[in-house]
Amino acid sequence: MAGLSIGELARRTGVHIETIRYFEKVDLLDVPDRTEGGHRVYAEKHVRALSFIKRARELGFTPKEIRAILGLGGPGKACCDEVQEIAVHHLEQVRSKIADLAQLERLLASTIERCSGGHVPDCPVIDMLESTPA
Amino acid sequence: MAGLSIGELARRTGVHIETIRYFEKVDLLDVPDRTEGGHRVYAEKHVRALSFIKRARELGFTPKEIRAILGLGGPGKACCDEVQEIAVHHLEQVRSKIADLAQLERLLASTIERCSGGHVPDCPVIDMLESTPA
DNA sequence: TCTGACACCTGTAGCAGCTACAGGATCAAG
DNA sequence: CTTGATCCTGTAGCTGCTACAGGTGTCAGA
Repeated sequence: MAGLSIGELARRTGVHIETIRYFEKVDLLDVPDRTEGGHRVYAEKHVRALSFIKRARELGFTPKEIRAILGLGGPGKACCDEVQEIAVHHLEQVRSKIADLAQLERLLASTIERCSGGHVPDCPVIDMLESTPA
Repeated sequence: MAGLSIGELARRTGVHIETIRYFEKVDLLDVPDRTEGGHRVYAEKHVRALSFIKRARELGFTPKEIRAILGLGGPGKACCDEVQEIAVHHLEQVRSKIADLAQLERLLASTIERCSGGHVPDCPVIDMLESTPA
């Protein structure tokens, strides 16, 4: 129980080996110990950190945001105003994206509805694409 | 009125010069005529096509989808079942993305709400990030 | 102890979809 | 004819990985 190889870490967390090495390179993941031969040896904290990173990525946090959160003490340490701030900012972006997509959804749906679907020279979809944005 | 330079086309459409050349390279935009010295000379059809491409990109159509639509005759030609099909497929993707984001929005919002905001060791945001996904 | 299979190492190149140079040629106005 | 803006090609950069190539390390069985 002296530590995990990169392959075991990958299997445990579901993160590709190359991606783990990439995270290390871009300073998202702490550098692990090495064997005499140079193989990486990971501890439990790496499993936690990597799971944290993975989860945050799934939730759409950018690497920059993740680094910011990790830099504030990382998982399991302390909650600060800054963590909340990042999350709030992220939430705002999510909401704005939802609004954009909802508008697009309405435009697309109403356009398609008007579509006859045959081989006619008048196409609402094409019209929509040719018209200038609102 | 013999044609536009790439710079004029860029100004008219609001698309960067480099991006115009890039669109040409990846076969989104027809190759234009050239002057004797090798400068590109664009016609009105390029203005229409480029505006079309720009608009479609703004609406979130992928280059692949745009190519597919343009390949079907392009703007101002004919509407086909295929155009509708592409639009419907795109709409489905938009809706699925909205659903994903809405779920994330709820999770983020409810998490942040529980946040005290102080320097306390218990942080709902961190907890959320550490917990395994649903 | 040796061997073979596997895991691991570094480094580099690729993907999309642009953007941004460098270094040189061309164009249009004065 | 000169000047300065514009244009040309080609290459490298960006993000967030992914996928090699070609070379070691590790470890179990014989």
